[in-house]
Amino acid sequence: MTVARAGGRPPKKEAVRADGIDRRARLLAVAAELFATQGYAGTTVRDIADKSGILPGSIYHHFSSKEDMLDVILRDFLSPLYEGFSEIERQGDDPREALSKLIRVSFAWIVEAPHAVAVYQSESDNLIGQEAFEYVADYSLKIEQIWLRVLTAGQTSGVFRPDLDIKVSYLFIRDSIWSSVRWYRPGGQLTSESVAEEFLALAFHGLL
Amino acid sequence: MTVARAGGRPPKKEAVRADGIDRRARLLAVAAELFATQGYAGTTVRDIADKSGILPGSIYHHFSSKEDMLDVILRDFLSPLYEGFSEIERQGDDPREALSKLIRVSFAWIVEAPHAVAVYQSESDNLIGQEAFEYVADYSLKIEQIWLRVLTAGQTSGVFRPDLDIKVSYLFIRDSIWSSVRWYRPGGQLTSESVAEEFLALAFHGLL
Amino acid sequence: MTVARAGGRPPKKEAVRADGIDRRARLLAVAAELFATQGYAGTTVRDIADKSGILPGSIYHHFSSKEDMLDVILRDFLSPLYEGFSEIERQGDDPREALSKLIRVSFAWIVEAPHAVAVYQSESDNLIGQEAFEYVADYSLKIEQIWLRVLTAGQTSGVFRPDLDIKVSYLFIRDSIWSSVRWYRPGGQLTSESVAEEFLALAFHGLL
Amino acid sequence: MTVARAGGRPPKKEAVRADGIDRRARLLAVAAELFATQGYAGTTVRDIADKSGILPGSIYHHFSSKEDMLDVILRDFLSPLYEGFSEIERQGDDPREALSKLIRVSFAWIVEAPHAVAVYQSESDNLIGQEAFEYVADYSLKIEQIWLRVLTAGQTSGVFRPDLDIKVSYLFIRDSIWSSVRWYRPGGQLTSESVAEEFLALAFHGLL
DNA sequence: GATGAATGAGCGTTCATTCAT
DNA sequence: TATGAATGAACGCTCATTCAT
Repeated sequence: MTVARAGGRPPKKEAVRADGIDRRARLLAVAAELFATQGYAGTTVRDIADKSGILPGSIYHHFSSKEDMLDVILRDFLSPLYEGFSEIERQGDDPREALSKLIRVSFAWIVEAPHAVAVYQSESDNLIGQEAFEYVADYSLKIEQIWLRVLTAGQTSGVFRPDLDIKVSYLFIRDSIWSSVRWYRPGGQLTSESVAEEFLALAFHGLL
Repeated sequence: MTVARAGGRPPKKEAVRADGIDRRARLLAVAAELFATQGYAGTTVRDIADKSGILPGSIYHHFSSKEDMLDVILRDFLSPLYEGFSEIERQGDDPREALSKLIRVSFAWIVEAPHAVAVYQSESDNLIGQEAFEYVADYSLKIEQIWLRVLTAGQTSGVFRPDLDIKVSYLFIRDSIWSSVRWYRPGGQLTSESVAEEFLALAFHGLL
Repeated sequence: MTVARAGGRPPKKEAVRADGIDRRARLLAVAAELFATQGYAGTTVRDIADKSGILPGSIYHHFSSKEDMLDVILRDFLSPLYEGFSEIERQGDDPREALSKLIRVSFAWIVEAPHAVAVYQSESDNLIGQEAFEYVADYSLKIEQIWLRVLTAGQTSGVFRPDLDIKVSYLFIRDSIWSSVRWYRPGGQLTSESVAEEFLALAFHGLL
Repeated sequence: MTVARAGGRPPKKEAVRADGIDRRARLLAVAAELFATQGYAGTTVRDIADKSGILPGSIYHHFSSKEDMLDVILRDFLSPLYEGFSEIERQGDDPREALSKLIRVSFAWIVEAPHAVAVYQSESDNLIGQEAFEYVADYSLKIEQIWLRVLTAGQTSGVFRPDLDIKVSYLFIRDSIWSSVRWYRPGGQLTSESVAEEFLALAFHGLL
């Protein structure tokens, strides 16, 4: 792309493919942003095409359907998210450190892929029961199991308070973190890290 | 309705009006449920009509538009919600007690009007910038100010930890609570009160 | 209506019928005005009801349909219009005088029943071919025949110019007159009579 | 269209664009005809689509709304109409000749674009007050001013009778001419020119 | 007579998607 | 790949009309 092509030769296959990948990635980014801000049902294929500078029909050269775009957005988010959480668990830190890592990684994702996070948070409920999106619930469950194992270990080892309902605590913590995608804006006074630390302080020690 | 009508006399105007109010209320309940579960954009007027056993056109005798239904649902929720929070603040309890009350009342609303809560949570972002729904942001702000005053008072009086960012803490707490509408099911093992107590324990004392 | 009714007795049948006739007449007047200004297709039964201070359903106690209202408006206009023209022809004036009378009566109708004139002018074309409105074309034809007889007699007797196409002249004159309902406003500087005289001057002597 | 394409080559972009323009033009022609015969309010988008052999939704690839079609029809008619009248005034003929030209051009338009004329005549009253159609009244006014200037000049120079009210005479003449679109059928015994001459004779010299 | 809720057909319009070019 | 025209289903909504009260 930055290398001059001499003699007006037609673009190489390499370049074409790069363009194609770019176009596809750009379409996904636009779709994710619109799905995140207007909702999936509230976003039209024309919206995506307009914002991408192409015509609606052209989108179907890259994706088989609007639903397909949602599918790719969710897979591209959930797969590395799960892998990241798995990797943390595999590292075998003590529960307090493991939980801190899970939380910090979550906040990192909110900065890294805010639109995907927002789409996941807003739409995953609506997708329950749709065969093509079963994997969303599967990932959610496997992620939940990782967190629950860490929390349980912490309670067993006595580092977390014994009187808390682990499952309920997890749900409160999970929603607290992911919901912050709706109000956290990078570039403001709060860095992603400081939000994570703020949350850790609150979650570990409470208000009192 | 519970009083027997002697002699088979036709229902009085009272009864007719009750029917009308009932129908309207039933339509609102159906709409709220569908908006909550499928999203506002994902719900069609036909969906509401079908589930209510009438024809789509008949809805327009009771509401001027689909948007009007959303409007009524949100107003009917936000107005008493705000009033309830205001009343708590007016009672002048110490900050810890006041916050406990705010939290317990919030969880009570989730049981009382889960669909309205879910609609408020899911749709209020999309409504920003729509003149007809400015009041939603207004109420949200006024509610936020009540919570922030209580939290600030608690920090000033030394009962809440001084190192927390009040605004950020509020946002975490708020989202934690309202998001539970997505997973809490009354009638299960957890009563509404026990969820509130669980949350209070977590929020006040933390995991450690 | 102005006579006090003693003892709270219910209104007599006479009064009731008068009310009924009034209501019907008022509905017709409102309908005619709306049909004239918005067109028949562009006027809703609700428009008529709103402007009459009743509910749409109540109109059907007085008229069997919206079309029925149009029917009554046109009949109430066309029948006396035709009778008036017939009477003029029957008077046996010389053609110039007869034509003057036809023209003056036409302008009188525009003041007397401007809405009916406008409805007749705007809608009669659309009604061609509708069995229920055949009488409109019938009246139009019979009226045309009266005018043509007068014009032909005038040409035969030498008072009207021999080189004019009688039929075409009639159509020009007819449309000129009836169209003035769209711009003539009684109460302004021009009286109905002066418009008629202006037209007579133009039609009889021309611009030159 | 008249040039043979050798070798069965597929149509070039030129042809595609021509198709597009054709389709749009054909839709406009159909819409104008239906608006003229059934009225704008009395014509459905489905009517236009049916008569054009396409589906209702396809119309929206060419026009943004039904109202847009009316807008294009009126603009495409009024703009050249006004330009034609302007050009006549610019030629600086004596008033009698100028008026003759205005009248002859008007009748030519009735043959050239009868549907647009009929739509203009029937609907322009209903459009008053609609911001998007202000230009219709603007054009009408500017056209009226041209005619009034010619008539006034004729009266000043003594060629037109001094006792006529110029404005009223204009309105009678205008409506006479445009209304003929409702009855004049080209291809019959009367040519467009002969109708114009008939009208000129009547308007200039009168019946007597 | 009037009401108000309901009907069922149809309105203008939008949508995701297809496909010849 | 991109285009632009088309599709067919569905959308939110309006309409004339009905009818029990």
